[in-house]
Amino acid sequence: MVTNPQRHDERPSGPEEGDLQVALDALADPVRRSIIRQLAARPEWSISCGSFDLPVSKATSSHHFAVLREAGLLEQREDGTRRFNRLRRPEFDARFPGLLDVVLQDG
Amino acid sequence: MVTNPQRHDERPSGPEEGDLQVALDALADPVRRSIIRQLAARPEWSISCGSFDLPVSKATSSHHFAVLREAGLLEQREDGTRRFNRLRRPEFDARFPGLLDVVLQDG
DNA sequence: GGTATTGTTAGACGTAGGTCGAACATGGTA
DNA sequence: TACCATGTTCGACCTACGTCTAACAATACC
Repeated sequence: MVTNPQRHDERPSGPEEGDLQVALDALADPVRRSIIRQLAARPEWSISCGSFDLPVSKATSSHHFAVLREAGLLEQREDGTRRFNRLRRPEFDARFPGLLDVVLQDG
Repeated sequence: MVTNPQRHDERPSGPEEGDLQVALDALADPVRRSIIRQLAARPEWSISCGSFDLPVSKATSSHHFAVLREAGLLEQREDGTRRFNRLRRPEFDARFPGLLDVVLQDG
């Protein structure tokens, strides 16, 4: 793994600002790929973080959501105590054509 | 990173036997991506391991070549004390379409 | 106010893996 | 034979990061 020299904003930064290292690191984890696949299988903004089927604690989940956010793969919207999610598919595809497809087709 | 449940042969196994986890782990390292890019920029079987421009020791290089081999990205052929290399591009593209292109276009 | 739900943060822990030097193996060459 | 070039393997070290529990924050609901 690699120390990433790029800054990681809290705000969802566009994938156009993310680099390949960050993207690959994000996609190299099976839990995060599971999140992405569950996200792609449902309408946008339809799933809150807690309603994903994941084999880890909610603290670990929160960590993975943050990594996906910072890689430009995920956008979150707050609604009360919940955060609803959207896969930033077109933005990510524009930056790394074909990369997300590989992950989604493999699932 | 993830403990890979798949067996890793010494002989170059076809990418069709490799899984996505192994492929992404292999591509997530910058030294290995550098190897892949240098390989793609020259004719097949034209570069021996020692003639790559890499910022690591030869022991570390040997490790990275093994990882690429086991991920189905690299094929090696012995000639005397040297090992000449070939990027298994068509095989890997057939297994994971678009994945290698992302890495090569980014460089 | 009090409680429940949802998610983040802090701190600690364990492990996978990237790194190195040194030793070793093998084949070419003087 | 001796020597050199090329790669691998071994053992050790170190760091990044995935993981957890516990505590905290914020909102919803009674």
